[in-house]
Amino acid sequence: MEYTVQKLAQLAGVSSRTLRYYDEIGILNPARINASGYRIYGPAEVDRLQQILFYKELGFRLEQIKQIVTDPGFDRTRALQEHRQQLLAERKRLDVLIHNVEKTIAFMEGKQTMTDKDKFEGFKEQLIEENEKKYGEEIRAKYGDEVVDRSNEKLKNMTQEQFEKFKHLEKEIKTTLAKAFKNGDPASDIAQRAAHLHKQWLTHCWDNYNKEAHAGLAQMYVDDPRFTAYYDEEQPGMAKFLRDAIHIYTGFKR
Amino acid sequence: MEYTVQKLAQLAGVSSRTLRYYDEIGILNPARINASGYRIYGPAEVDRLQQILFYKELGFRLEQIKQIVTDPGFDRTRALQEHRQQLLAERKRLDVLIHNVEKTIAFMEGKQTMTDKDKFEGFKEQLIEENEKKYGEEIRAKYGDEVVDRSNEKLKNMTQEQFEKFKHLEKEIKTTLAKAFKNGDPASDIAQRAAHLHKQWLTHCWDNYNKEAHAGLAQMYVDDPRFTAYYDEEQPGMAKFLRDAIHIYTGFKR
DNA sequence: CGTAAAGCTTTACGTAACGTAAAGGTCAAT
DNA sequence: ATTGACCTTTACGTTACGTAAAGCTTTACG
Repeated sequence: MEYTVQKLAQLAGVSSRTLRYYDEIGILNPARINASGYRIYGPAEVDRLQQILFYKELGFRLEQIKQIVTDPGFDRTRALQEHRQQLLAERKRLDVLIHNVEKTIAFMEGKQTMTDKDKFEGFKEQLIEENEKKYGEEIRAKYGDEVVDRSNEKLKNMTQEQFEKFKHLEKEIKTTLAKAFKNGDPASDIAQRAAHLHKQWLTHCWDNYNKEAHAGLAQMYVDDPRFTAYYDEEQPGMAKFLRDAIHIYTGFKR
Repeated sequence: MEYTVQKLAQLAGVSSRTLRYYDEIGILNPARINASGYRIYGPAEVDRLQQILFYKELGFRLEQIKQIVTDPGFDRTRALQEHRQQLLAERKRLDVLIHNVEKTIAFMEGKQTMTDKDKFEGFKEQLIEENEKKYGEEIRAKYGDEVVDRSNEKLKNMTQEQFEKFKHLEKEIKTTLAKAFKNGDPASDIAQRAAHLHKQWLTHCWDNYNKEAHAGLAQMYVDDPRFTAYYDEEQPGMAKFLRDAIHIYTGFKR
């Protein structure tokens, strides 16, 4: 059986360019060249191509394969052993690369969480600063420096998780309060739940919670316009409503 | 601090060609070009080169590195992750290659031992054939077909190890016999040891050894010129000497 | 039988990241 | 002024083909 380039290429699953290249580098010459200059391959060439492709699949370079398939006295087993060593060395190199890449990734992620932490610390400090600016004077006058400093200290020592819960509580209080405000009853279940949430929120700031102080704080929300503004932001009257709810919740009235 | 190509190259441990190439592909352009057309690098370029080399050591291609170092908004962590995936894929490919190479080696070594086995079988058959040609007629006449066929059968069934021991014994008999022949006494210890070795050798051919047959065989070594030739090869008179030794060893005389 | 499509040829550029020349200008020192 | 070290640009070689161009041959079809 005889084949032209294309036929042999299809038979072996390679491109015709590949066969011409193999002819060029002398690893697989056609059996003969016909009158029109076409390359004609015979069964011996098919066999040799099979061998070439076999060694190529094992990752050999063509120059090596050339020696293997042209010199019948070539020590194939030794070539395979050496090739194996090369592959092992290459894999070792890859392992080192992978290890280093992973170390770098870990390092960068470390940096990332570090900056995240920094950001988080920044948030807390910013919050404290804002609080001081907005309510500091009034609050310090009312509760004394120690209480306020302790509260700020507690905030600073919060973990990210605690801090997030804290901020989440703030939101929950506002939404719950808004819902409760609609039916207008500070003694309703939902208003009382808002008061309860507010208590939980407070424990994030206060070392020791007591109902009296809670009720006092609620009163201040109404007395001090800055606090009133915070709760009345969405709906006017909310600060008063919260105070009433908390007074019912605590059983104290001042 | 400013550097020319060579200086920066030495500083960073790369070749000046590399720096020119990096300039060419736009990954690291010099800070300025002086009046003579020399590339002049500044500290910023040193930093960038460090970065380039860092990513190069992780196995990145220059095109990738170019993006990483030129675009400050580039997601390095993602690039590293993707790079890691590529490296892992490459290692997997290598693992397959290594596995296939090892399978091929095992297969070839299997073939090798197979051909070794074939060779070995060939040796045995050759030996039997030679024996038949040299001594067949005489022996079959004397001992009968059955005995000879059984002997050949026994030889064919030998393992390689047994066969090698068998051939080794042949040599040992000859050398021991040669030594014994020097002092000329077939009753001497060493001559008797030769006779004993000969008995062992015989048991490789005979199903059941007996002293009478052994003595008879010894006599034949002298009677038949072909056997005589084998033992007299080194020293004339050796066949007779062996016969005498065996006759003493067995206590039989025919 | 003419023509178009398919197949063949050679030549040659592109790939990745430089190494290695060659030919020629510049700088510092002798 | 010369020499040697250093600089420049240009360009080829490396691997195993892919891709394209320009041109010839074979095959198929109307």
